[in-house]
Amino acid sequence: MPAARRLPAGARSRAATVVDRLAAEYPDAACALVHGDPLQLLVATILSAQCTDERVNLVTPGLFRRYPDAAAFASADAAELEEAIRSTGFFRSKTRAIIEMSQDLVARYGGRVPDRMEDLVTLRGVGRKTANVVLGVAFGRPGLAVDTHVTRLAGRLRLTASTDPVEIERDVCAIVPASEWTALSLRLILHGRRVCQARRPRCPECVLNDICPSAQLPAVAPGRVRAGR
DNA sequence: ATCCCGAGGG
DNA sequence: CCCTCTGGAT
Repeated sequence: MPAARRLPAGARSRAATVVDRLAAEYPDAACALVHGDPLQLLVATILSAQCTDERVNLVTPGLFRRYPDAAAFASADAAELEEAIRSTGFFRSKTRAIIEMSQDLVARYGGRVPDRMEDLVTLRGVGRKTANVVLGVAFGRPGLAVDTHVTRLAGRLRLTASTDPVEIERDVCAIVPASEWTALSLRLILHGRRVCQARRPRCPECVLNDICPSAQLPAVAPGRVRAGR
C-alpha cells in the first residue's frame, strides 16, 4: 500500500488561495530565460542552475549564434564552450551536460528535444526541475518545476510536509489542477524572489500573509502604545 | 557569509 | 542521506 503520506491540515484550501492570489498578483508571469526554441530553453535552463536568469541571458545570445542547433553543441570544443558559459558558474559540469545531452539528442532524437518527461530525464544534466520547465514553457504540457523557491514556499505555506522535491511535486500537483501547474511554478518563483525571500521574507508585504502558517508579522499596535524598548 | 529557477555521484 | 561543482551579486 502506498503509505498515503498525509498533507498538512488545510493544505487544499491554502493551495486554492495561493493559486488565485498569485494569479492576481503576477498575471503575466513568464519564464525569464530568453530563448527561441525548445533546445535554447533547455540549454538556458541548464545554465540557470545556481545562477540568476539575468546572468544566463547575458551569455545565451552569443552562445546560440555560435551553436545554432544540437549538432553544433554536440561537436563543440569543450574548452571553448566552457569559456563561453564560465560566468554562469559550474561551467565544467554544465559544459559536459550540454555536449553530452546534445550528442544524445542527435543520436536518439533526430536533434530535437523530446516532449516527454521520461525521455527528458534520461538526458545528461536534465533532472525533473529542468524537464518540467521545458515541458511547461516550450511544449505547453503541464508540469510543476520544483526549484529552490518552490521548495521553500511550499514548505512555508504548508502545502506539503515533505522537503524532497519529488514528493513536493506530487503533493502540490495533487491539490492543484494540472492547468495551473506551469503558471503556478513561475509565480511561486517570482514571489520567492521578490517577497518570500530565503533569508528575510517580507511578510508584511505578502499577499498571502493572512493564510501563511509561517508568516511573521509585526505585532499589531495595541490600542494604547506603550513606551519603552 | 549567503544565495541564485540543480544535477550527478558517492 | 551527504558531498561536490562554480562565479557573481548582495
